[in-house]
This record gives sequence, C-alpha cells and structure tokens, in this order.
Amino acid sequence: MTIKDIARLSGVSVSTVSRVLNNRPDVSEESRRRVRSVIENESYIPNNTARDLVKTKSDAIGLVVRGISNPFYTDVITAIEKEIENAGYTMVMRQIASDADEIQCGAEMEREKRLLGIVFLGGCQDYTSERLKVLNVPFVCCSYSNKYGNLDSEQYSSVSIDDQDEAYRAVDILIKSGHKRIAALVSATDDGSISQLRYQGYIKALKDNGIAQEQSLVIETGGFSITDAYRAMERRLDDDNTDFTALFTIADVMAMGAMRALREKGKRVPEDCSVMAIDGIAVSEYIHPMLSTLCQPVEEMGQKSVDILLDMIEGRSGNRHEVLPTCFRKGASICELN
Amino acid sequence: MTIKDIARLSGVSVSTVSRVLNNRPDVSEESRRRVRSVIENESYIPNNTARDLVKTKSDAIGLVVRGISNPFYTDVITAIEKEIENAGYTMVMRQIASDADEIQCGAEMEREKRLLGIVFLGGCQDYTSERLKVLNVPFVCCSYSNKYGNLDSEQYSSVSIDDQDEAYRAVDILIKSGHKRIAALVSATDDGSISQLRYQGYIKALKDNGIAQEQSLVIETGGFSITDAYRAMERRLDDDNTDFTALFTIADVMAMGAMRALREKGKRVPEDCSVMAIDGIAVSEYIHPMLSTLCQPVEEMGQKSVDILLDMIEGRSGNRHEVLPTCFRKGASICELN
DNA sequence: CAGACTTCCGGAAACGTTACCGGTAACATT
DNA sequence: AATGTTACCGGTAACGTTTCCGGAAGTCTG
Repeated sequence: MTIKDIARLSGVSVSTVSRVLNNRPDVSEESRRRVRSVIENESYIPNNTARDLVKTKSDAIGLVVRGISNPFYTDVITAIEKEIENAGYTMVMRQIASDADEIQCGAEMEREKRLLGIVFLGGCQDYTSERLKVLNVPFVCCSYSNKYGNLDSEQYSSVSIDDQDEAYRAVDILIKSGHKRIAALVSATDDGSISQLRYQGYIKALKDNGIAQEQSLVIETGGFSITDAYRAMERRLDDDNTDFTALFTIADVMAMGAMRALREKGKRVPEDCSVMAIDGIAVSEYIHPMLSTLCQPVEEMGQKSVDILLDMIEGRSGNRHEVLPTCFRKGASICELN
Repeated sequence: MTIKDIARLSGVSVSTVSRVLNNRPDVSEESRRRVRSVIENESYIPNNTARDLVKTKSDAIGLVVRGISNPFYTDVITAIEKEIENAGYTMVMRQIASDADEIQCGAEMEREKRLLGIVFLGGCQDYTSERLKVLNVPFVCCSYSNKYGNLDSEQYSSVSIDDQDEAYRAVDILIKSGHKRIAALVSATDDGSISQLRYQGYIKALKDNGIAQEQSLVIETGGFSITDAYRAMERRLDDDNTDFTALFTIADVMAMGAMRALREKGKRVPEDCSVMAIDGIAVSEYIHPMLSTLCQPVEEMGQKSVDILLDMIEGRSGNRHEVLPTCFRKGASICELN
C-alpha cells in the first residue's frame, strides 16, 4: 500500500495525496475528504524511509548515554523519549561504556542515520573545540555543563544543574548541621567529569567555612556505580578508622553503596556518620535511613534538552545553556551535631 | 558524498562500489582495493535511508517497553541494546504507559519505520490471536511467557523465567523457614500480567504445603512501582494489624516500598515480618536488611530475546520459547521461625 | 578452435516519497 | 474582451542506494 495506491483509489494524483498527507493548504476540501477517507479505509501509513530519503534527512534524534544503569538516568531518558515522541520525531538510543568516546559514537550515528541532532546524556569528559569538528549537527549535553571545561560555550547547548554550586550547597547543609570532618566520596577529582565539578564545590564549601581540607578525607571510587562506591568505602574503612562525622557523595547510588559499607563496619547512619548526596532517585527515598539529597529536576531536564535541541534543529534559535535548580529532600541520614 | 562520488573518484561504476560495500565476491581484488581506499580517504558512510528504501525494509528493531523506570528493566534494555548493536542493527525504543496498548504501538511503529521485528519488554496483558493479526513482523516477548494466556504458543516467541514456578519457589523458601501466615503483595491477581502468574505460584505453594489461603493476606497495589507498593502496604497496615509473619512480593522494588511501610509502622524486617521477592536488582542488595530474592538472569534474557528475534528475522528458525532459571540470593530479610 | 563457462563490470530500473514546475479553470479586474 | 489572479492539481525529477540483466573478456573443455 503506497501513496500511488491511495492516489488511484481516490482518483487523484500522488501529488495531491502527498499534499493531503502533509496538511498543505492548496487542495480542495472535496479532494482532501476523499483522500482522507481512502487513507482511513486502507489504514495507510506513509513510508518514513522514502520520506527521509527525499528530504535528505531522517526524523531521528540520537541519544548517546553513558551508564544507563544508574537509575538517575532512566528517569531522564524517559522524559527525553516522551518529548521526542511528542514532537513527532524518533529516538535512537545508543549506550556506551564508561571509557568509550562519545563524540566518536555520536559522529558515526549521525552519518549513518542522518540524525537531526544528538543528546548526550551523562559524562562528557573530553570535549574540546577541535574534536567537535566531526559533529555537524546540533547537540545538547544533558546533565553536564562543562562549566570548567575547555570548550567554548558557543559551540554547544546544555541543560544541567550547577554542579559546583549544588555540591557546595549539599556540603553546606552538613556544615550547618555542625559537621567539620566531612569526607567526600567521588568518582575522581580531576577527570573533567561531573565528579570533578562536584568535588570542587565540596572544596569551596569547606574553604568558605574555614575548614581545612584534608586529602585523606577524599575517597575516590574510580566509577559511578553502587558497587564501585561500596568497594571503595569498604577499603577506606578497613585501612583507617572513621575519622569523619559526615560523608558527602556525588550521587545517590554512591551513597547507597557507601551506607552498606558503613553498616557492615558497624557504623550507624546518621549517628556515627551523616550522609548527604545529590540526585534524588526514587529508591533512595525508600531506604533506611531515608537519604538526604538534592533532587535534580529530571523530567524538566529531559524535556528542556529536547526543546532546546529542536529549537536548534528547526532553526528557531541558536545554542543556549540552561541551569536548573535542585530541591532539597530532607531525609533522615543527617545528624545534627551540637 | 554519495556512492556516485565514490564511483567517480575510483573510476568504477556505482554497481561496483555497491558490491564492495556489501562484500560481494564478484569484484576483482584490484577494484576492491581501489574503492576501499577512496572510501577510507573520504571517510564515506553509506546512506542507510536509501539502502532501507530499496530493500523495502529498515535495519531497525523496535523495543516496546512498559515501565522503563523499574531498574529491573534497565538492565535488560542494556543487554538488548548491546546485542542489537552487535548484530549490526538499530534499536528504536518506545515506552508506553502502563495502561497503553502495546500491540497497537508495535503495529504503528512497524509500519512507519518498516521494522524488522519487535521486542516487547514487560507486561503484555492482552495478547489474543485475533489482535496479533495487525503485527506482520516477528516478535518476541521478553520477561513474559503468556504461559497461561489465551495465545497460541506457535504465534510468538518468548524469553522469561517460569513465573509461576519461581514464585512457588520463593514462597516455598518462606514456608521452609517455618512461615505459615504469608501475605502476598501483588499488582493484581487477574489482569493476565506477570503479577497474576506469580500470584498463582503463591497460591499453589500454599496449597501444596497444606496452608489455607486467606484472601485477606493478598494485597493488591494496582501498579508495579515502588510508590504503589508503599501506599498499598501503608493502607493495609493501617486497616489491620500485621497478622502475617512473612511477605512475598512479586518484584524487588515492590518489596522496597513495602519495607518502608513496615518500618514506618514499627514492624521490623525480618524479626516481625520476613520479606522475599523476585527480580534481583542491584540496589536491593544494598538496602538493610539485604533483600532475599530470586535473581533473574537479566543479561541472558536480553541477549536471548534478540538472538531468537534475529533467527526469526533472518529465517534461520521459527518461533521458540526459552525459559531461564533464576538464582537465589540469600539476603537478610528472612527470619527462621522455629 | 568452437563452444561453454567464469569472472568482472556497467547500465538502468526500481524503492516510495516530496518538491518543483507548469497548466487549467474559475473568477475578478481593468 | 482581454488580462491578471487565485485555487487547485498532475507530471516528473530528484533523493542514494541495491538488484537485475546483459555484455565483454578471459579461461577451460573436448
């Protein structure tokens, strides 16, 4: 069943059918009605492939995501997919390993599938102006601002929270609760990732509050997973006594990993160690004690990312950077120290 | 940069370039080498759209998923995506609301995008032979067997655990630990979903062990989310005293929701109420007490689903049904009653 | 050496759309 | 009455591949 059949059946030319299909004005009501009814009758659906070919582009938007297994991302993905779908486009997702090259992946996808644009979700370690040359479609980085990276902000769009500020805020909450010896559980401190940004917020909060920063309180996991966090924390507690009263983690899942390690080493949360995180995934609201965290507006993040990308694709506007606020969820993982 | 340019640049016809591109034998080594080098030089990538058009099908496999937010699914999705990618195809994912019609969604996608096949992930409530008529590509149901549905097993493929048996096994573990008053937290008992199957396993286990089944011990949440479970459990505990010593839940996330409700009502797990679930998601290993559950082989499930689908698509074999075993993870949420 | 069979290759017709161009008819304007 | 304008419509060339068909040259067979 092609456009030709519809044309034949409704006694008009393919051009007219095409016009009806694309809601163009220059077709009589009579014809429009007839064509519509035939389409309805035959339950005809236009072939997207042919459409894409003649338009020399597809209707697909790529989503490159690093580390889908983090529940935080799945909510964002959900929102992104919904928004793309609503706008009448198609989402093609590809996930990459934590050490893979997302620019490369995006470039390949873009050329193979004639993508309209790309959403990068998750870490984007190595954006440099030079490397971006391979990408010739608009793209937006979701949940990563590259604020302190070496990339010209004119070259891309982004939607994220202010990672440094929010980390600052999180640590500040611990400090305001009376904590001075605050450990930080990070993925890495200098990998250009989100972890680095949040780590910097931690450092700044300590400094602004006149607390000396000790390198021994920085625990690097080398990864973002719950297991990475658990293992790193376990090692740290084996090596050393708990000489901190609070722990700041850069992600909810990492907090969950750490809390298990603390528990298994006989440390109570929050009595022996308070925990504060950033992300606000659903499950962390259900654990005991309920995790205190700064919730990211995941839905809005996904939505905004797609909106911006579509604006760029459809030429409505250029690139822009959106910074969204978080919302403090007061759990029970922080102990007031007085 | 099209195939024509490559042809011109390497001094052969488009046909020959096409042959090289598709690794066909009937082209001389000399030509092949020359064409390859031009392709390399120009870093040319064939236009998939044109390719799909002439082949009258795409390279895309659809993934229709109900409820992506359940962490259990994300792992399966990861595996599915990886496998599709490896086989050189493209995954197009679409998520649907819990009350949406997945057959309809699959059919639309299939016709729009000329899909090669479809993977349905998650519940598949209303498969009937009649309704399947709209689908004219092979498909496989992942994580749902329709074992007790009204569908002819010749009409589709599936990969799943034996939901009834595994639920039986889970409940049996509770019984063997000395529990007799075992509540069941299910989404629904008669919706034809996975919930119903697992509920039937619960019933059977009780019966085989000579335990009278009480309707008051069946708690229906109406949904699969952690919040649904929490709310339902909360209501149940408000209405009534805990007159059960153990709880079987049909999913890990539901167990987590229930455990919070129990905790908030002053019931200790496992001392006052043991909990046993099915799924085996990562986070449930990190909560306190660690959840006892039957772990589904998520990776294998995703992999197998795609393998079967590709076998059908590429005509290597017909439909088949794969039943995978689970693996018991002994947590700390079950109390021996003696 | 004739015929048959390979091996390699190019031309051209598809695939199902959209976009452009031009044409007709009806109506309004001078 | 001639011309311009508008509303509608059809023909056809693209879009970038693959596939089919046939041809040329070389090699083998008897």
